[in-house]
Amino acid sequence: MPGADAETAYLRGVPGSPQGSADPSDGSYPTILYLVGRVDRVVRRAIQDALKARGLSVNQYATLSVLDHRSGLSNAQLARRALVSPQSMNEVLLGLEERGLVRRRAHPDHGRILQTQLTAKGRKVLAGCDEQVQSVEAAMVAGMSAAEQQGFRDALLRSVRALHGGLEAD
Amino acid sequence: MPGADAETAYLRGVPGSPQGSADPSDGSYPTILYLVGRVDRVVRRAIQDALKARGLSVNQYATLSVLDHRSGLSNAQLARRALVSPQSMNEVLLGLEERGLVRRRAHPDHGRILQTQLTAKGRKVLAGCDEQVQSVEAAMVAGMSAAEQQGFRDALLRSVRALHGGLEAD
DNA sequence: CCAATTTCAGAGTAACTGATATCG
DNA sequence: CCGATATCAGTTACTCTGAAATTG
Repeated sequence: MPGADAETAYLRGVPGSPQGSADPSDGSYPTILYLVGRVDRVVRRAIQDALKARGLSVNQYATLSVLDHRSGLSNAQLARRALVSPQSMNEVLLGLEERGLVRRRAHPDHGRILQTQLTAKGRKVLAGCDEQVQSVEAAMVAGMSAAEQQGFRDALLRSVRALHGGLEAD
Repeated sequence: MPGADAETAYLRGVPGSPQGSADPSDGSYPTILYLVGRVDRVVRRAIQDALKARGLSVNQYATLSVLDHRSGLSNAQLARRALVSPQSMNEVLLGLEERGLVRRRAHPDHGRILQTQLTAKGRKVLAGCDEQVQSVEAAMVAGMSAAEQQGFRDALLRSVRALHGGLEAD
């Protein structure tokens, strides 16, 4: 297979100024943008497989995880945090509510708003998922020192802030 | 806005109460896995907006970009690279072919395989998109030193390799 | 016969926009 | 009336599984 060597070659950042089209960047092809997308795909797949046994989607798990740290958020708030439409988030919450993992109650001072909280069952399921997911993260950063991991985290955090106002908007 | 404070008051949700559930991890909530997903969402949104005027989806752009560096890949090869099914990639290629951005021709030594190449028009469109997309990357890493950017890139690359056992041999 | 590739057909998921109703 | 929220309805986009045909 003649393709194998060439494939890994440019992934390391072959200098070669390929194809007539103006080489945009500095010559190292896999741009950070490209790598972010690729890592996300691999991560999502890994999490999806780890969560398959418990019947939770990646979005459902992520929502449970957010609620565990910020209980009482409304559907609209959760949607903004996840950068999805309120309708999409509402679907996720309906699925979680059906399974008894979250509970939604009217805000005491604002009848229209529904505050979402984890149920005991939700916390229990989440704890089990966290174990699985953290093993994925552990595998991903296994070869990195503590300092490298912190640098990685910082870079990701700064990337979000640079492109999007901030992480804790709402 | 009179009463702005009152309005935003409930938006902050339940005040303190760091949730009864003991934080399972070390306390730094946004895990790297979580941040990767968040950065990807922000990036995809930014790229999507940047490409909207040219009528290309993120997947279509990514595929064009790969083909620019590795001309002549087959549909199956592209699918493995992008971690999607051959059917999904075929749809992307059909869209690109309809718009005259790529051309598919039978492999000289293997009649069944269709090799995909960028057309002149495809290269032109891609070049325009690259400009837009690179401005997104530039904005994202604006506050990082060259060394930090390289460290970021390395961390992403190592993450893919750790979880996926290397980048697609094909 | 077997393995890889391509592609047609159908299904499912997830996201969106639009519209409606409620509440402050 | 306006702004924010929630939600019903319809639609689009994406990805998958299954199956069939072709080629080496």
